[in-house]
Amino acid sequence: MPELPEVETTRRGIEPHIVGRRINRVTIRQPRLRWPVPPLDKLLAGQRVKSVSRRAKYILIEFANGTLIVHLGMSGSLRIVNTNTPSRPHDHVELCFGKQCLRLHDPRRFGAMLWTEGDPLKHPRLCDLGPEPLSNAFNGESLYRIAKNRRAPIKSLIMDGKTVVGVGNIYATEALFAAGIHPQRAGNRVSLARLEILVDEIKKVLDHAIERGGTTLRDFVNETGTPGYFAQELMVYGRAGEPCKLCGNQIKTRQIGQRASAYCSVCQR
DNA sequence: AAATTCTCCTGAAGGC
DNA sequence: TGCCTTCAGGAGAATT
Repeated sequence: MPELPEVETTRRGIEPHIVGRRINRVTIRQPRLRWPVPPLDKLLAGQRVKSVSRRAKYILIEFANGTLIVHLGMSGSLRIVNTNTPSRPHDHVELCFGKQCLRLHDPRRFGAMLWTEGDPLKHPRLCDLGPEPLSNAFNGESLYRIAKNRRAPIKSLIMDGKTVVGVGNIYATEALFAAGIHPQRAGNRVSLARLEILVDEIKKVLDHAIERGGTTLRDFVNETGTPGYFAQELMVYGRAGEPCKLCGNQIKTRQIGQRASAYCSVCQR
């Protein structure tokens, strides 16, 4: 599932192929995504892409008359393909620029395409989001200010977009392991010093995955793509029942906030 | 206000 | 081999 590193890698991958280019056709095969897809064929006719940016896991494609906001949900992907490439099932929307198209493929349709004519950062979906995880605005003290008054599990807090954006289940799980913090520990029972370590580990794991994405997802033209992380690098995520790579104890799993959460009860307290 | 539960959807995995 | 059931998962919405 696309987490922030995959979204950033996607943004970097498509940007050079579409910035400055003019749309000559839009095809909507399936308008029923998370929310109905707006009439992009009319909105984008003849429009030129001004920029491709990102906020949280949203990709923002800017035009002179507004901004297309794209979210990949958990099974979505954007690819640059030749116009004559046959569409596959679940290729829901495509923006064509002459001989090339930007295609949204999303089997589970948890993704979204939204349109706004104002400042995209003021859009209802974006205006209440917390800080970017890799920015200085997200630090030990900012996390402490939130966590110190909350009894919810620390894992739920760091996965809450109002605390910090872009930390999905995989990276939350891995960062908590790296920081030695039990995912279910109440927010108000984690010291500032430990939160500083946690923030550090979150940034590290995201940075590393973006770096990976840059090398493994380099080609966005006619490529299937690989995720920004590798199964053999995961310390705990998806390893329930297997031995901890640090202490050998069996990795456990439980539901925290409706999400599978793997952890080592020896290494994480 | 905070915490919890529900919801969308389909591919993959497990059971028999 | 194949059919049927179960379930994960991002994040907004609804509910407690």
